[in-house]
Amino acid sequence: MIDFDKLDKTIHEKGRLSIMTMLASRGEWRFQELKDQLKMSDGNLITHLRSLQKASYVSTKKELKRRKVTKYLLTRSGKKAFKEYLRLLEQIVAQGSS
Amino acid sequence: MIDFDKLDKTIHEKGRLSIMTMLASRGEWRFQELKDQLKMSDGNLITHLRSLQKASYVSTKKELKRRKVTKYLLTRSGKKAFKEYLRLLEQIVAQGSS
DNA sequence: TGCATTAACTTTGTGATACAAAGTTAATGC
DNA sequence: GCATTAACTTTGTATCACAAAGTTAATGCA
Repeated sequence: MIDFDKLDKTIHEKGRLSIMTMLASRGEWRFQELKDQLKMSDGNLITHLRSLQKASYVSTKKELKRRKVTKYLLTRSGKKAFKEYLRLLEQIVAQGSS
Repeated sequence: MIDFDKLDKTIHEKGRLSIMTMLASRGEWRFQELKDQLKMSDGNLITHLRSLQKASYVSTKKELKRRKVTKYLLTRSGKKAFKEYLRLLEQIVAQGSS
């Protein structure tokens, strides 16, 4: 039996899962890009980003070009946690379709 | 980009996902079996089962053998919804590990 | 210089829901 | 008849998603 308790709750929420998947598929994303792609409100997006940061899964790079810009990216442990999360998804897929 | 909005919320919750996975892997499970395997409280388990039933994903068979026994199983649309859910998980896994 | 605009927030409120604990019902077996 | 068990229901709490509106600080233009 799969140990569902190991499904990382921080990642498992739909909104954060979508953020993590985006960050995993490409290095850096700006706040606006994430917002546009995911069609989340500012408040919702920043809250999810904050909880991912709190878990040390996501870090930021601030740039001051023309406009203030914040880029978000996965940390090393964020990548690791996501990888482990995917590993469990694979198990679920494998078991579910048996 | 994966459409995360299509991730069925009824299934996506950890507790219910574990129930659905069990039911998908074997036809019928008794309340007690589910409870033992998943280590949920009565109240928690029945609540999740109720919301799965409300979504028409799960149905029951009542038996009156020695003791009152209720068996839970996936409905046709439950199987379909779960399959679709797994399909999306696969996409996430594929995209996430790229 | 000041006003509009934009990015990236923060604050606040609401509603949903996970979850546990304790109580209920109805059947069985001694 | 009394303890036990399965399968619930009820109730309360605490968490959390989410949206809406307000805030701050920087830029660009008139």
